[in-house]
Amino acid sequence: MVVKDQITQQAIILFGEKGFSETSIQDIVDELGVTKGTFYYYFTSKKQLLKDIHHEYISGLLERQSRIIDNDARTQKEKIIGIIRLLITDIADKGPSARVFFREMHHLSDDHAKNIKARREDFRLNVEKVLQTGVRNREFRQGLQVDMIAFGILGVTNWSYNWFNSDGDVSPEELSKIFADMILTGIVE
Amino acid sequence: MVVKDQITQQAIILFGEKGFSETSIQDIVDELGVTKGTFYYYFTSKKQLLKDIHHEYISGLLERQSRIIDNDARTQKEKIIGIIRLLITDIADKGPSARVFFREMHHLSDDHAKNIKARREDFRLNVEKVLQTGVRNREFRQGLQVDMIAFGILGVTNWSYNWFNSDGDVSPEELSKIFADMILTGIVE
Amino acid sequence: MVVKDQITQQAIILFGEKGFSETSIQDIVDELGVTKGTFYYYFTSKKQLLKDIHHEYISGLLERQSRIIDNDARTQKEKIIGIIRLLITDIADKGPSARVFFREMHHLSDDHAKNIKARREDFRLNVEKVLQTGVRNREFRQGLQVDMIAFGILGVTNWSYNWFNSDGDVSPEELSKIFADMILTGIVE
Amino acid sequence: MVVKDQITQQAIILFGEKGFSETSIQDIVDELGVTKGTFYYYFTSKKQLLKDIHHEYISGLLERQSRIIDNDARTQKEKIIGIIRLLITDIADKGPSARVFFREMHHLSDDHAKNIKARREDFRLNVEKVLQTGVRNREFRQGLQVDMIAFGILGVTNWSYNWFNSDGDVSPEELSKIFADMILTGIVE
DNA sequence: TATGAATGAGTTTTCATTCAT
DNA sequence: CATGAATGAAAACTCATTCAT
Repeated sequence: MVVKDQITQQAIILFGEKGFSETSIQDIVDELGVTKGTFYYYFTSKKQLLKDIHHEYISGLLERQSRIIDNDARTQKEKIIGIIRLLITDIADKGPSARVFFREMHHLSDDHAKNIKARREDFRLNVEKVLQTGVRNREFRQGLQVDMIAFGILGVTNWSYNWFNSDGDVSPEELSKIFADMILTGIVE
Repeated sequence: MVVKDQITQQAIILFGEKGFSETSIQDIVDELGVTKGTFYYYFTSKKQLLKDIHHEYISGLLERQSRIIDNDARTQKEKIIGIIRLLITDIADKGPSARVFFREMHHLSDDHAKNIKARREDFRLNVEKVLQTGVRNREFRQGLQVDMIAFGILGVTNWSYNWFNSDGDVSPEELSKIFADMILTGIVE
Repeated sequence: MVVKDQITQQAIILFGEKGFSETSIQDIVDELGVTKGTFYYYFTSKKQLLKDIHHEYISGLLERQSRIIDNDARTQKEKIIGIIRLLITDIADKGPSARVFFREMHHLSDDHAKNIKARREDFRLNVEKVLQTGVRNREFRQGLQVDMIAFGILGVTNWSYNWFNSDGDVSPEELSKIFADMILTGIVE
Repeated sequence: MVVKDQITQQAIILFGEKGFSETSIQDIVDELGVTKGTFYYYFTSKKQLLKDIHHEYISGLLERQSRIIDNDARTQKEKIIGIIRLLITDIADKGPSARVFFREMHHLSDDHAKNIKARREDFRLNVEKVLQTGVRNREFRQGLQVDMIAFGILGVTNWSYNWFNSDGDVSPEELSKIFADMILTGIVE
């Protein structure tokens, strides 16, 4: 069963580097010194492997998101900060996984996509709910269009898979703080 | 010469719908009732077509960005608002082009990518400069990490290619305003 | 277009010799000195080629059958003799085609099979109608179960693809006569 | 040892339904809840399994044929009737086996085919001998070309694996009678 | 007896690209 | 300008078979 995991890990790396379509099964197994047959012993298709990767990723995110949200000791503001940090550190830690997750979604077959899409929406709707609660209890500005703001927040964080390099000048923690500040209090004096 | 444009337009639509790798030259020419030979009369390769599309798109953005930035009558705040509106309306108006531009960049060959990447960075650095100027003249908060904020702003706008549907409840103009408000003044009361 | 025909002819030979599943596209094109790409330029799939072969074969049979049946100068007995000769000579002349037609039918995809099956039934029902008419006008025995007899006659003829060798002692004409005699007048003294 | 039989039975069913090439070892063992390893414990190869099936089938036929033929109380006419009934009821009773036997013979490897073919010929030659004896003792028409007639009789019966459904209007017994009548006395008034 | 992991040789199919006309 | 024919390299996937345990 360890081989299956190795294949998955290698696939994540290669999908992240070259993209899903540009990575062949041969590329993946060559790196591990096994054969294509072995791949198909563990996976029914290349798309199924992609689904597995997405599934794994979104599951992890949802679980950690719920740990943040379900903590009643936190204000809604703190929850938003937590979610921003969750996404940024995830992208920093598991760069390739994140790249696959955010960029290669459209290669999922319709069948597989349904489930994954639904859970990605869950994640977003959870953000929306936190915002909604925050508006109600006057943590956030009245009249906030929470659905669009949720998209905006996720844009800030998710986009970073495109460029963020955790070995650079700015640490994930610092970036999370910068983004949280921007979102919460804006940039004007 | 009109045929070349038709091919480009059709390619944008199909690349946008199905992705670059999933779209074959055959798919493109079938839709136009011409043959693959015709494609290769006008383009040297599939990748070159992609480059052309990217080139066209980023050129348009850069040109319009410079019209916003070079207008000395505007404050830096107004320039940021203008750039946000520029990106959002572009994504709304030319959905497929935008999808290709933001999603299929990594299919550019190294050679082609260099030029496009440089100009994408130019776009970002221009945003950074506006922010920098705004910090200096006290429109924006002191100590703002302008490079990261530029990435953040572009995240908010660019991510919308993933989800924004201009036929929905929110118009591009409204969305631009919502995002500009969030970025400039935040969401807390 | 000549190449397409060559491919079809070669396929018939090889399907006849080795069977459909045992014959690879590679086998077919190797024999002709072209490449697999060429095959897929002319055919959309291996199954489609099989369908084409079946289509061609049954069309030829049906056409010649109708020429026999529509000739009002003939008695029903003569028509039955004609159909027997039609099948036997066909199997003798186009051995491999016949083998493919009679043996490899179950490899047709459901979609393709429908049409072919319907036309094979047409052929059989035409035999049935001749028998029916012959019973009515007292050429054939009263009370004959014409549907079963039609199956019986076709069994006699079709089965010969399994063993008949037109280079042997018995010519197709002779065999047709032997079988017609057996079917029409039996074997008892 | 029961497992080996289960595998054989399941294989017959699947070979009958989908054909030999289209049925994988995996298909067979999946249905029984065992693994491919188990298959190779009992059989040395897929082809050997096919040979076993053919062997079993032809052995049964030959044995029952000899019981019919060796019974000196019967006329040759009665023997022919008996052989027709033998084949038809066999096809009716063991549909899938019969389908495999009559349709998938050409998948036997040369080595295996020799033995099976020889015994199939024995069956046919036995029919020929009955006919020959019948001609000699004037049960059958003088000058009958017994080799061809034997092929014809077997065509009538064997072909029925293609279409005969024992759940239909006509019972195996009835069909046997219809075919025997046709062969013995023909169809003309 | 039976399994589970792995293989390797093969299969069908796709498709960007070339080029003579 | 445009086509139709052909290619070749690579892709995903299949599956009978082996073998250590």
